[in-house]
Amino acid sequence: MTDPGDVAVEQRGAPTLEEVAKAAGVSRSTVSRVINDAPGVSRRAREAVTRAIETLGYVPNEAARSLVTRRTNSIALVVSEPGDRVVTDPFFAGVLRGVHAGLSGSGRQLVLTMLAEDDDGARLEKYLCSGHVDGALVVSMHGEDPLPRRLAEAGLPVVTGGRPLTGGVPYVDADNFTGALSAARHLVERGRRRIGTLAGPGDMAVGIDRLAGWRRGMSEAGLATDAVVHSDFAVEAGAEAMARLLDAHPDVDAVFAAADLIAVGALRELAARGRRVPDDVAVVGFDDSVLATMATPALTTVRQPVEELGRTMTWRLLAQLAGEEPLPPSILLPTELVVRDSA
Amino acid sequence: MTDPGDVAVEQRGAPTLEEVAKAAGVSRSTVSRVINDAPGVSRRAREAVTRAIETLGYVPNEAARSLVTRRTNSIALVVSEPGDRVVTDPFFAGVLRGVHAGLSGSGRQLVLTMLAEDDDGARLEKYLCSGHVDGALVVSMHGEDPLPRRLAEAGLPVVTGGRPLTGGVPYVDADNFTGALSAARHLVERGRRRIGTLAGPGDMAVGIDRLAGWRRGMSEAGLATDAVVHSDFAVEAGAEAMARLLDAHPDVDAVFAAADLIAVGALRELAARGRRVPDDVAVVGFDDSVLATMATPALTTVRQPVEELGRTMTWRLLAQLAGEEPLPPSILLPTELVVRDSA
DNA sequence: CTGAAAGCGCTTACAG
DNA sequence: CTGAAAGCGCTTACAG
Repeated sequence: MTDPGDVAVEQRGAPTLEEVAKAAGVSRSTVSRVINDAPGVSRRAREAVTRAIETLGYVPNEAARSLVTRRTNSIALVVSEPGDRVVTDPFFAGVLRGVHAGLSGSGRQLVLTMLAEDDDGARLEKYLCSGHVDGALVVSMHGEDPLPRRLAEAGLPVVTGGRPLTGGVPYVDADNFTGALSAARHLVERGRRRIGTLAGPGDMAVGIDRLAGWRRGMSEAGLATDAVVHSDFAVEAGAEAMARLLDAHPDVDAVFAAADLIAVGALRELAARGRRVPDDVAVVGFDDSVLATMATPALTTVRQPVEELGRTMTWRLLAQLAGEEPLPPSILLPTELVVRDSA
Repeated sequence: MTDPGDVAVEQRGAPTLEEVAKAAGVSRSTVSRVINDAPGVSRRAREAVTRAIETLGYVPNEAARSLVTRRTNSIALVVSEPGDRVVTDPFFAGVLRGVHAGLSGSGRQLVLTMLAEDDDGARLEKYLCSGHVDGALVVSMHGEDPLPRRLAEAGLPVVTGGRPLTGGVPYVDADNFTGALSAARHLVERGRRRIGTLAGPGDMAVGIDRLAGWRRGMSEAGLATDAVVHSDFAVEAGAEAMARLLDAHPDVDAVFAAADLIAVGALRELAARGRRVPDDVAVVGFDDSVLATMATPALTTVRQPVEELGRTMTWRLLAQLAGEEPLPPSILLPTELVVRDSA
């Protein structure tokens, strides 16, 4: 019969360093040195310890080790968003792939933490600050998330995926400004003169930066920047935004959407109104998600290197943990225009 | 200038329980009792401690706590497969959602561990056995993975997602046998008499169980069980397997594929050969993945409750950690036939 | 090259 | 209700 509440079965009788020392006929210090590959151990002693470890099946207790070394050899990937919504997001999947790739070979483990539905982030913050991890990678989808900054202020090394609106934290982001600019320029080059944009939410860095890039593209071509409608990152929202844009500016001959999801919604609305794409209205999206190729017509869009984002975030954090310097406070990853049929 | 190699910035000067005790004018024992909601603390003392904790911004050091309590309040989700391949797998995404949901409110954190490409599992095993986690959920995609059993033998509470071929470990699985049986019966009811199967790999439990279910369906209807071809879980492999099946048994009027991926490949091969689906050959898949609705014709398939799988695994593990009993060694989740156009 | 000793920050009987 | 003391399993100066 199991002792209720006993969660420590695996430790019951697990050999300690002390027992290894006894079995090998040496001191704890020597065993510790062998385990940590420290210099200054005779071959004879090293072999005896190795044999004892083998025989006893000894595995060092990480809690004890961590208590004195102050390091855990794990880092957190923090998804500052209720987890159930995020997991199926291809953006998140790409970042996770990149983080995993970036971590492999570093000897560090990944702790994935997501907000629970009932959590305001306090529990998460406490967990992260209580010494469970050596550093945190924060991917936060929404606006002014206080978490990254609070973690950083608590002294935890943090790197954010995407520019944090609050600032004060090193981040890695896709070059949304330049990406949007290249989309705008592409439309201009194709001879479009009345170009609108379905911008993302105004309280998100991606929304702000992509809008700024579009605006810049318009000004440098001497075009108007008044045809702006904001939209959430969703197909339905994109369709509605497109409707509003057309109502306000019936003469638009091109649209830059701040996300493929929005662009797909726009395509739907344009089709519903009998506007041909790209003949009547050219459409450019952003992300180069799977949606882009599945859309009809196939979407011209700006590719952002999602996996590379995860990989670079990880590199940046590991470099910081290793004390490397100088280290760039922020890193922008290049985007790339992918021309298909819609523009 | 940062001290190279110093990864412990966050601990520098972090207040300890001792300092809280001093500030509150009580002993460490009392502070500990307050933190752990233990009974037997005067209101006066409790308030003083709470205030001190607030003022100092005290967060308990988990390593120290874990060292004495032998619990970490985190559990591992072990993907016993190189991580880069798995992350985008919708099966994995579903399980992760379920695990997250199952964990929420339990106060436990999730540690996601995946095999690195260069890893044979030894490092992973060591990590899991060194006291980083209280228990492990193992999702292993391939054949006779020794990991779950080894972890269990090392005393770590383990629950596997999918029946492990090696046995000896509690698991949660979809009822693949009954699911395949229902697919077979459906084909029989539709009047099919020459029914083949594109079975999964013979060294995977899902392959074995779904083949067994189909076989049972054939025998109870007095039909032949000779039209069997094995296939990997991939579209291309499914197409090839279908070709082999047709070459060997040109008279088949129905096929049960052990996965939607295989079924989609089969559809492609049937189309290439000019066989109409379902008129000439009916097709049933397994999984009810997004592919099923996207296929032409839409795939009749067996739905397995992926998210529920993750949720149930988590429940089973938490129950075990809590010492609840009796606990079923294994749990099968019901599957459901989803009838669409292909059969 | 090796070991005795102190200490990391907690929890937990135990005594009062 | 409260505190002094032991101890969890390691690492790390320090002395030899």
